[in-house]
Amino acid sequence: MDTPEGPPPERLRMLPSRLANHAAMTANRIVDRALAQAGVRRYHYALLAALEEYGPASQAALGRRIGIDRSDMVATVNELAERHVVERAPDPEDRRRNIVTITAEGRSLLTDLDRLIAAAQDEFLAPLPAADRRHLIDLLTRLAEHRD
Amino acid sequence: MDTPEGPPPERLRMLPSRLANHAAMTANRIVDRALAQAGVRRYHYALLAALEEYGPASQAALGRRIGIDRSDMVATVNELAERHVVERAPDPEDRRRNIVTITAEGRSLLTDLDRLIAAAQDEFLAPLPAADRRHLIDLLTRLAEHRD
DNA sequence: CAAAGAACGTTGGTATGGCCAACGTTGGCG
DNA sequence: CGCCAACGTTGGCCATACCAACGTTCTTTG
Repeated sequence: MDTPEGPPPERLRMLPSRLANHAAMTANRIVDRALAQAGVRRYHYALLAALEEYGPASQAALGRRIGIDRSDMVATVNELAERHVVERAPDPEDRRRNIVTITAEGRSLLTDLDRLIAAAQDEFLAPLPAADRRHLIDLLTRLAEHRD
Repeated sequence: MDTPEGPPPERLRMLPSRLANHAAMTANRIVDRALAQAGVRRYHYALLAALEEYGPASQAALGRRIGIDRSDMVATVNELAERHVVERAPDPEDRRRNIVTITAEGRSLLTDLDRLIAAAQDEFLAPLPAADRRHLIDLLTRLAEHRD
């Protein structure tokens, strides 16, 4: 994109929806760059985190848990399996399912990713002092919860 | 996407970057639905708002102003010109440029869009009491400003 | 003043993310 | 048994965001 030429219109600048988008885009840029240091994308982190927290599960169950489509889950598991951070095995009790399991190597990777993610969050919130960071998180959390 | 099956992993749920994304996605859904009532998308609103605020300008200048690529601007102006809410005319003083001007009909549409957008913002922030809305806007604004 | 470079609008293409449809396989249930 | 649902997989679609190239027109500079 070209370099900006003056500020965006006043009408747009102050819109809460625009502010939320700006924050999200900033956060995504920072988080994606952090995860890229470990060669993964957001889907990979989400999948590893879900496996660590809830244990082995089928692809479909994992997808519902973290909001990934079944079709996209195939590629995500493929990529993680190639790196030997997860294992995909048919479920003997239900041969429709693949049980996905995190490996020791996967847990090690997840530890690294946790650190990268934490640093990214700090970078994202860096412009705000600690008290305001907490307040922002609280407000966004309430916004999210009162929606569902 | 399938219906969720339990909450997302704890690691993810509380991440500021995730909260910002959730807020932005909610806001986009609400705003897009509101604008769709008038048959426009966000690009159209941004372009009309820029024209109203800064007056006629070339496509490239408008694009730099609101962050739209030159190539995407072509389609955006096409669509608005078909609805007769903007006019595209060659610049007599620089025949490389097209000068885009908002029409009376365009100003009328923009007034409607302003109302729709305002209602969408209210809906977006509805879960929060007024004081918290102001606080959230303030925090997000500071986050955006201290970045640039 | 001529030549080189930059800006413009336009076309066409690429990459990405999210989503949907269809299929064969397998399991649940009447 | 017969039907329907869930699963994994493939393949595709659509929207957004970019980028590259081109011919035209202006600007700069040698």
